[in-house]
Amino acid sequence: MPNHTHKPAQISVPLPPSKNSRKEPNFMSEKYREFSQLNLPAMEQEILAKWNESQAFEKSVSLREGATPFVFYEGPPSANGMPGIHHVISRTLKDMVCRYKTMKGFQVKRKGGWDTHGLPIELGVEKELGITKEDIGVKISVEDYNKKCREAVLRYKDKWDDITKKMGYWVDLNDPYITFQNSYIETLWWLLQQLYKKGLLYESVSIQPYSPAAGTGLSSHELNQPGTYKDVKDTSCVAMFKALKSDKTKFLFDAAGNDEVYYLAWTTTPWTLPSNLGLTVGPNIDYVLVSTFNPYTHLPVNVVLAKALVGKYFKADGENGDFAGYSAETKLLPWKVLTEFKGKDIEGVYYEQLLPYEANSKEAVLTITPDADPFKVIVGDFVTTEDGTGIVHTAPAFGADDYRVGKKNNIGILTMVDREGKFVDGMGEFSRRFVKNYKDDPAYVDVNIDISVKLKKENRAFKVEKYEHSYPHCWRTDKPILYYPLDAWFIKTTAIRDQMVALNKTINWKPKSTGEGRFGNWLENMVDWNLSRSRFWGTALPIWKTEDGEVLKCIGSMPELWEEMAKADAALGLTQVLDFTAKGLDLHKPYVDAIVLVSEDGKAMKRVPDLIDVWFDSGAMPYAQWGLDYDKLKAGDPRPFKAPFDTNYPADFIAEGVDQTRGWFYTLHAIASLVYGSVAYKTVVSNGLVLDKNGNKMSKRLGNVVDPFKTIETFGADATRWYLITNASPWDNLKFDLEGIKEVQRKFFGTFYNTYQFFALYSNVDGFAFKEKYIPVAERPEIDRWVLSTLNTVIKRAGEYMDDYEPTQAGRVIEDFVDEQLSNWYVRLCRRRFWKGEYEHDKVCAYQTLYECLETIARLMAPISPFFSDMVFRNLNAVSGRFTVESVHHADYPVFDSSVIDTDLEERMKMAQDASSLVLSLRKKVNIKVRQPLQKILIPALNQAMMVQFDKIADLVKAEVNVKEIQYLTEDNGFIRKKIKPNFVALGKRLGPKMKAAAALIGAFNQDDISKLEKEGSVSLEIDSEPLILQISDVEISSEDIPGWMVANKDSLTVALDVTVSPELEQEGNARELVNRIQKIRKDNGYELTDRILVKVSDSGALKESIGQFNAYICAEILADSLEIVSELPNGTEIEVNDIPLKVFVTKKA
RNA sequence: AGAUCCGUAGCUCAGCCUGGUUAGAGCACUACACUGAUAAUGUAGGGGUCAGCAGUUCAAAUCUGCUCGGGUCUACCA
Repeated sequence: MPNHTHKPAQISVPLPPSKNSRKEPNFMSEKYREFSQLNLPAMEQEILAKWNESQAFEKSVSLREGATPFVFYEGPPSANGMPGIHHVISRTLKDMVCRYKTMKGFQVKRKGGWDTHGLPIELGVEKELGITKEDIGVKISVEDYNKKCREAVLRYKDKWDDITKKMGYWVDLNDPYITFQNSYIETLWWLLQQLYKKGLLYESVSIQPYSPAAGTGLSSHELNQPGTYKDVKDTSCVAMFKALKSDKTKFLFDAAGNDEVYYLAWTTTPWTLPSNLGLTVGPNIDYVLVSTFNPYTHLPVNVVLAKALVGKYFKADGENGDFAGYSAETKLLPWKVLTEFKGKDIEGVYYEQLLPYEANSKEAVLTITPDADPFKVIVGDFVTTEDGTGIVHTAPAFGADDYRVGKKNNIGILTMVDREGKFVDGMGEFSRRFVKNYKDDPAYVDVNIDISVKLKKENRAFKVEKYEHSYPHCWRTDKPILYYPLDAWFIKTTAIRDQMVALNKTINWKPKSTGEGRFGNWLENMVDWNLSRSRFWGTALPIWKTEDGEVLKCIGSMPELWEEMAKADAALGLTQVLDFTAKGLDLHKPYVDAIVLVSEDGKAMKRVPDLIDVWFDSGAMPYAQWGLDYDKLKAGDPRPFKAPFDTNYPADFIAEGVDQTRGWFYTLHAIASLVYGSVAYKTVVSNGLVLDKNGNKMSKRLGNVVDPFKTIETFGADATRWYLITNASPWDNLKFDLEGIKEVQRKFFGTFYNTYQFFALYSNVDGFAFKEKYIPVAERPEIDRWVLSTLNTVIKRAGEYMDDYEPTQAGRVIEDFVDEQLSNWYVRLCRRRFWKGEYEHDKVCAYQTLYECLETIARLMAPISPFFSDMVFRNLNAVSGRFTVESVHHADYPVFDSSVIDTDLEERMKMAQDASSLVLSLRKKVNIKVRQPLQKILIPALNQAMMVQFDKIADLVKAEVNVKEIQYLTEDNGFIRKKIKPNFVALGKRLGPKMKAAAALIGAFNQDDISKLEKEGSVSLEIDSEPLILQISDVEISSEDIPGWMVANKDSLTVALDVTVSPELEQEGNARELVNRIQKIRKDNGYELTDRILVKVSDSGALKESIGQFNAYICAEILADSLEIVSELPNGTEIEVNDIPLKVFVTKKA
């Protein structure tokens, strides 16, 4: 966050330890709360109630009043559908970042919002009413229809509010922005007016997907409904366009011996051929003129096509074949290349129209586009040599590329097909025939075949075949769509493409590749934004036009509209309703359509009927969520939005799914760039999809959707959130598996819970409330210093990861600490410290250390799992009162203390862990249980430093693995045998190709060579008669196995274990075993931890000595006041100690 | 078709940026152990041609290219 070089508000530093004068907050309690079991969902309910009571969310914002804002924008969901699990992941991300930044001292306001316009809502209403688009305004009035839509948009708002609450998403839903509100729409109008004034809003014909069967244009959204693209077989045709001779084409005719020359062009839609007006070639593509025969008419022909595609039409064997002997029966077509040239060489040359009729004559073209210059060869960059012939048949009306290149080259436009999908009159035998079977006519004859046959007969087809490709179909009628020219309003985004690209480079994308790749490429290839939608429920385009289309007005606010209406009333003698809002009307259809304005010269103006793309709604939320400020507007403020806007723009952070890359991320970026030349957001996290556990997309159809309510009710929001965050990076697709949540619940929350329970249990016994002075870390035992060092390393790393928007890494660091370090090492090793001995220095150290770990972990994990962390924090703080704030979410994020981090200590503890694990594995191999003490282990000490390090943790290891002593093997005592291995990283860089020889040489070192190297620090060798000075750092030295010992090793650490059990050791083992049995009896009898007992044991020869010798030890362990051996014990419990049967009798001391 | 992400143990993922010689965790499975955190824990074991092919290199899970498979977005373009 380079932009935040400020001082965060410090409001929640721990209080100075114990002062009697301190006033205790009302949440204080005597004892740490203990639980009977871990029930996350129930616990969350409880915390939710607390949050609710104390307005915890509101407080988390108000407590940071005056701090630097961290600006977050909520992408508005549509409450028209049920929330799904994929919403939970992006909202977890959003919530986590906002909570984290709050804990970091920023003030993070989160205004919620609802997306309320658009096709999905309309389609839902249509379905509900059982009508289609055509019925609107006929069977139901537009007014009633829109009323229905308005009711439908917030249909599932309750469900959304519910999931928001239950998942712990803190967002302000009391005052959300709603896109259908007048003030919201008004702001959009103002923005559109800005664009209009800049000349960036224009009307034009565009080629759009159109469904003749349904008689309507289709939005890209509709085109992306599942199943719209189908593989179909269409008749494709390579047509022959006859070249006309001119100065520029003379070389072709010369090469062809003045015979006819044809340009070959391929199409999968022969019905577009009558609308052909040009042929597009690639300027730098190589073309050839080939002499051959027409395979249908067998007439000799000369054809032009891309050189790269010759092989597609001609067999290599036929090159320079037998022209003279060619007949209709000849299978192999002879051919030869006459000449070769570039596409640009024939730019602008004319050809003969392929299928001339009355309706598509040149005169007809000139009537539509008076100065058009059709039937010529033009160049275009989009031409490839992957399909077809490298020459593109260009019918501007039926393809977006065609339209663009056609317009640029002024070849006119012909639309020989009407909106029902049939040929217009004046098309000879094809007039009024449907270009595809739109009417389910069983007698339908494919007009594409007829056109192809006609071309074949006329020597104008070179190849006709079925071609399989995927083609879009209307999702409603299942009929193929066609691309058709329709009027539409556009935003000229292409005018500021460079700026948008440059601004994008300043945005921090997570992951980076989405910003550079998917989004970056999209910007590079951007086309103008088609705003028009011919629907009913949406933001109306605020443009009024005179009947003749000469004068236009773009309205930018409600006051402006009232003013213009008043003018019109005066000029035209109307009585329009001026104040909509007072009369309960709104800025939707049909009301806005009824408004008449007036031009300067007194002509009536009506609104153009278009609505705008809903994506404009959401992209404009940075401005429209606040609405227009009329005072600022009057004063001509370039940013006339209500107050919080100034400190809330642009956003520091937004997050949504990758599917929004070309959606919300784009429209936010486009509008900010267009209107203010600014970014709308500084950091954007695009999370991946949530798939089912098999990697399939979740869909209602497949029935594999995960119900977020059920998930949270069953496993808890925290476990779900933790799983979502730590399982995979947010931008990777997530294979959602409930088993994964269970694992998180057990492994992470279960472990943390156990650790807390352990702490609470003993603290409550000892009355630890952190009232003692904070013991300086340096004065605590090694293991305490170690766990605090590790904790601070974790704080450091977790914070860095969070700052870098890498929550997965942060979560894993925390998880690993809780499980591996805190629970399975610190607590395990320190258990005795909590229940043995008096309440003095060492015990207080242990309590303070464990307390600090728990409290810190709670704060570290709070952004990810807000409930459990708050529960732990509150329970700890209730007794200690270290924080004045009541919730973890009002506390500060932990800050690491580098003075506590001791890397040497962490390293040697790692060594202790490894050594213990090795010894335990050795014990396992020879089947000697840990309770049986063993005499010693041997550690080969490779050098003095290692010995010093190990010595400091020797006691820990001894206790952990139950051995009496550790002995080091050094060169001095002659036991150690070392082995040597080259350090490939260091040596490889220096030696390169000689590495292999060096490895062989080093491998051949004997003990003397190794000790010489160690003693002198380097030795000189010779490789390929070149000298090499081998440094000690160029090799890795470890110890070899020790003959006659049980040995295990890991990396450079080797451990040997003395497995002889002497009689003394065996007795001690027996004593320990007895302790274990009696402890079990204590527990079975249900004694309290602190109960004292009396023990009698039946006389057993085998154990007598052991009991005698270790009597004091045993009594201390089992809290017994006496341990007696008696000869008769009729009521005793029968037990076995290492296969020795005996009876014991345990009673509680009164 | 283009862009992009992904492919490592039965499953979920590290490691890849910055190449280095036994490829790691966790879950699951099996066996054993531990036992005043106990519906917890430890140890061990099996299980991998690191999707495939080719290249660069002394050395490739790691870098490059291609192929295959999966996801998403964009497009459907003759």
